[in-house]
This record gives sequence, C-alpha cells and structure tokens, in this order.
Amino acid sequence: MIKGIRELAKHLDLSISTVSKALNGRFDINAETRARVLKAAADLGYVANQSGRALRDGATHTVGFMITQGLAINGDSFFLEVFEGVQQVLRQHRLDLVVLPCSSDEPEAEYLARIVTRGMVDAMILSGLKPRDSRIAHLQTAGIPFVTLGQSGLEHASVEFDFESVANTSVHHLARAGHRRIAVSLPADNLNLGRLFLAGYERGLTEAGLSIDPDLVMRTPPTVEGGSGLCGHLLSLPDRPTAVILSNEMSALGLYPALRAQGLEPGKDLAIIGFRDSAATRHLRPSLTCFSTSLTDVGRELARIILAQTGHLEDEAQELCRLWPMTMLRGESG
Amino acid sequence: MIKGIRELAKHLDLSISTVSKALNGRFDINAETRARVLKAAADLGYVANQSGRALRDGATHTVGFMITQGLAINGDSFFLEVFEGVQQVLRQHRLDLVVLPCSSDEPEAEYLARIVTRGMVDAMILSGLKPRDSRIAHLQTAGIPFVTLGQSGLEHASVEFDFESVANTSVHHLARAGHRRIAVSLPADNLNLGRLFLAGYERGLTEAGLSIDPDLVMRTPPTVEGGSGLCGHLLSLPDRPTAVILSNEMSALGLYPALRAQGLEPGKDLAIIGFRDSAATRHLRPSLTCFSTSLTDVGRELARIILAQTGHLEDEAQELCRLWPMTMLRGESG
DNA sequence: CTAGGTTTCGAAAACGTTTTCGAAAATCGC
DNA sequence: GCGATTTTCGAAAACGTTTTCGAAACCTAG
Repeated sequence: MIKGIRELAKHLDLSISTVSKALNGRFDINAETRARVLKAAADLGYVANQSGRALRDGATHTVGFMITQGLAINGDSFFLEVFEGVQQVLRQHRLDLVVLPCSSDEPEAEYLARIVTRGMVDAMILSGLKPRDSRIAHLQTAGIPFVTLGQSGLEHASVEFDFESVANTSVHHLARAGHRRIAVSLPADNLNLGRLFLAGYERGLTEAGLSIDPDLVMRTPPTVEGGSGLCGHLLSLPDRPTAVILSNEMSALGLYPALRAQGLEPGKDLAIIGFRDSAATRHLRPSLTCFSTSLTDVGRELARIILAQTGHLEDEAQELCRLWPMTMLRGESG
Repeated sequence: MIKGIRELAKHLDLSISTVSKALNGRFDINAETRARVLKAAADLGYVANQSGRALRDGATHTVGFMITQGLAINGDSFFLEVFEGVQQVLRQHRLDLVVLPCSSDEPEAEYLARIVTRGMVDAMILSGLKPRDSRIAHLQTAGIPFVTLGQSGLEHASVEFDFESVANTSVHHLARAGHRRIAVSLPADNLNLGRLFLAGYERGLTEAGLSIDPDLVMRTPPTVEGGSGLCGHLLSLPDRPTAVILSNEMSALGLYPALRAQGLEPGKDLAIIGFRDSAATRHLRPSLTCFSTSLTDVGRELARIILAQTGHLEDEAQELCRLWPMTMLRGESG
C-alpha cells in the first residue's frame, strides 16, 4: 500500500503533476503514460487523499444527509431505502453520501452549523423539518445547496409526497364504492402533511358531490395508540361514518384490533384506506388498501436535485417543489 | 461569516499561530488574549476547516459507521437508536459520527476500501457482517481501528447480543411453566446468531432435564413469511411442540395470524417467546414475551470501544468481544 | 535543415490548519 | 539596574492534492 501521490510518482519515475493529471483524465497526457499510471495506481491501491483534494479545490465531493433521532417513524426501513437511491445516483457522478445523525442532546441547528462551517459537505439533504425550521435560513445564508424531504416551501428545493392526490384519490375510491360518510384522520400539528391531505380530502368530497362535515375531520397522533383512540372517536359520532382515510402508517395497526374489540370487522363494517404501505402494515388481515411508492426512487430524485444545484447535472431546470406521486394498492379493507 | 483562520487573525491583529493555539487550548497563550480570540471566533462564527485540520495532523476526528442496504434485517429504528448512542459519546470527545451507506450496486469491500484509503475516517464501526467478511482483513492490514456490531470473532473487537443467554433463559422460562416439547427457530445461514442461539437452547434443555430432539430445531428465514411457514412446520410434527422460541423480530408477525388461521390461539395453544422487542412486535395481542435492550446503550458501548482503541479513552482494557445482555419482557404469549 | 506548431511533461503555488522552534517581552532575583 | 528565567507570541514548514504556466521535445512543411 502506498501513502501519497508523491510516492506513486517516484515509483513511476514521473512528476507529481503528471501522475495527478493522468489519474484525473486531463488531456495533455500521453495515452501510454496514462495507462501506466492507472495500472500502477490500481496495483498499489492508491486513492487520492480526501482532505488534500478538498483543501485544494474547495469541494469535498460529498453530500450530507442529516437525520435526527426523533423521527424513527416505525420499525421498517424508510431512510435506508432513501439512502440507497441517493447513493446510487451520487456515485455515478463520483460523489459520496454521508449520513449525519444528530443526537437528541444537541440542538439540530447547532449541529448543522458545525458540520457546514467545518466544510464537511458540499451540499445537504434535510429531513424531519419542523414548521419554521431555522436550519433552512442558515443554509441559505451560508450559500450551501440543499434540498428537503418533506415540509416543502416555495423558497427552497424539496421533494414531498403528493398528499393532496393521495387524499383525493382515496375519497373518490370510497365514493365510487357507495360511501357517503367518509372520515379522515390528520396529525394535530400544522405540518404540510395535514394541510395538503385536508385539501385533497375536501376537493374529493366536493367533486363527488358529497357534503363536507367538520365532525368527520379528526386530529389523531400518528401512533398506534392514536389509531386505537380513533376507533372510539369514530363510533361515538351521531351518524357513524362508513369509511375512514388514515394519514399515517401506524394508525391502522391500532385501529384494526380496536374495531375487533368492539365486535366490528375492519373492511366490512368500516372501510379503511391507509397511508403508507410498509413492512408493518403489509401483514394486516384483511389486507390494507393503502398507498405505496419506491423510496429508492425518492432518494434518486433527491440526489438529482442536488446535482442540478451543484452543476453536476447540466440538464433540466428543476421545479422547486417536487410533488411525489404514490400509487394505490387495492386491498381488502376498502 | 469569516473564511479562515487567516482572516480571523487579521481581524484580531494577531498572528495565525497565536489564534490557532488560543482556539486549541495550548498553554503558552495569555488568558486574556485567549478570551479575546474565543469571543471573536464565536461572534464571527468561525470553525476550523475540517480538511485543513485533517491534512495537517493526519486525523479526521471522524468515525465511520458502515451500513448496507442489502440485508435490511434491521430497520430504521434499530440503527437510529444505535447512532444516537454512538454520537452522544463521540461528541464528548470532540469527534463526529458519519454514517456511510453502501448502495446495493457496489461491492461492500470496494466501498469500504474507497472510504478508508481516501482517509475519510479515523476508525470504523461495521454492521451486517457476513460469515467470512473480507472487510475485516482489509481494515486490519490497513491498520484502521474498528469494531463490529454482531458476528464477533476472537480476532477483533465486537459487540454482540448475548444470544446464548437469551435462548437459555427462554428454555428455562418455558420449562418452568411445564413445557416439555420446546421448538426453536433459527436462521438458515451459519451466522453467529444461529450458533449461539442453538448452544443456549441445548444447554437449557439439558439443564432442565429435557431431551434434545433435532426435529424441534427449525431453520426459518428471518422474515414475516418465515414466521407463517414456521406454523405449518410446527403443526406437522408428530409429537406437536407446545412452545416455540423465535430468534428474530419478524417471525412473530407471521406466526400469530398463521396460527389463528388454523384455529389456534397464540400463547394459549402454543407458547411463544420472541426476539426482539420492537415497534412492530409491541402491539401484538396477546402481547409477546420477548427480549429487549437499550440500543442507545449499545451505541455508547461501540463508541467507547473505538475511543479506547484510538487512545481517546485511557482507562479500562476492553475485552475483545463484548456480550451484550438483554432482559426478558414477560408478555401474555408464554 | 529550419521555422513554426503540436504534444507531453514538470516546477511551483495554493488551499487552511497545527506545531516546532526561536525571538521578543516581561518578570524575577540580587 | 542587570543578568537570568519565565511568559507570550510570530515565522515557517508540513500535510496531499490539483492546476497554471512555461519549457522541452517532437513532428510537419517548405
């Protein structure tokens, strides 16, 4: 194993600059010498030192993906699948992905500032944003290219699931099946998810010629317990709804057993449309009608947006907020 | 915002070296000037550039945690909890954690070699190891400190769940409840998990005065479908077992409904002990008797082992393989 | 054979940091 | 007040890489 380009050059009896240019594909190098250099580098296992490279040309060739402990949504691999896609695309452009986990005992903004000002990454992917997240302003003033996964805004690039269409499609699907009283479960906070979901829900009702009843819009924590609680809430309504649309992947896991405890059968006595297809919901019986998408593709899109901002991708002018479509998986629950 | 230590020095009308020493706590700096430098650095948001630092003193002050998409037997929440603990401890020593996801279209060894020879990290944490994983030899010859999560061997540092005790405790628990025919479900491959689990199982049987019946040792893929298949296998046995011990967290999710489809009730017609407590298994009814541990603590231990190897932690001589204990959560299933 | 053009390579600077070592300033003993 | 000692600071080198620019060597045409 060889230490630096200096040793490699000495070993080849060439100058440092010649070796560097051969490795980086510059055009003022004889094809024969280039081949000789490449072979030697491969044989001796030489790879350019990252710090030296970064220092020289001011770019780390590295994209950061910040995650926080709080948002471990459930037991399945949401992020792992996204990482896969990001890394796949970045690698084609000789960039690398580093995931940066912020521990819960450090403020997110402080952590991000440290990472960015230390110059550890050229660009950032953010997830788990809070309503008015200070991290966005920080990256903007620092001039670091970035994209967010979810919580889109007009002022920065983002990828967000198309909750509006999901809710809208759900309503139409249920209305076609004859349902007139369709409830919806939303998170209590004012995240984009809730706003978009509600908009699609109401548009669907209007388009289907159904009336909008505020009593049918429930605020539920996005947990299994939230799903259990939802059951009581639904059954207590005067004119009991015959269908419910869920906006998170955990609710169904609580709703199913809670219904059965009341002697009701999911999908039969209450139609259910869930969100999102995952390892946890996939084995519910009767199978859950829900929405699905390739998270690896989402990761690929995130990477492409970053590449477009850093100039690695010359083509298409990206729209700022990428609404990500999801497809409905018809199950037995509604 | 300020660019480099050069600007900061000029702004303070001090030399570069004085500023550097003040920031790094060297002892040949006047307390007053140090305070002045620290204040200015904080005010102007200066943080030492990572590449320059790494280049100068040959250390990146960064620990890598390699994960692979392929064998996603553990999901987001598993890793996120481990990351939390690692980052907590590393941060106290002014180190940082970077998670390095290897995409499925690149050989793991090649990816690791690239990361390491590029000098992106000072040490590595490895997970998801295969039986004779070439990554270990590579790190050893490269002289990079590392620790593995699982798949312990005598030749390198590792943290591994104490599967032997888990299986042993399970057998004793079931034997005490009167069970004589206790089955066990193991993965098909020859990972440590299977070896250790089987050893603990057989030791438990012997200690409880029960005979060892090879028919009761089943090889099942560690998936929900594996759990479903296990049901048929169990029921087809001539002298049907009254209890089963599972060695992965997904099996129970398949076994429960499969049993019910046969008209049998989990925990009543078949005692079940699961491994491991997780968000997915936590809402099974009747509740699953299973084993649990703090994954954040596991992360902390991993970090400590790394710190001991890199000399950041002067104290205790670590044993090579840290067997990690788990505690049994008594549920209604057995 | 020579002038001009093309191809191929090397010397040197720069990126930002830390540390060694020496110099200057301050303090002390007498 | 002066030499000796301690305290405080600055100049410069080094880490490994890439790129600019100039020099050398080669080739072509006349």
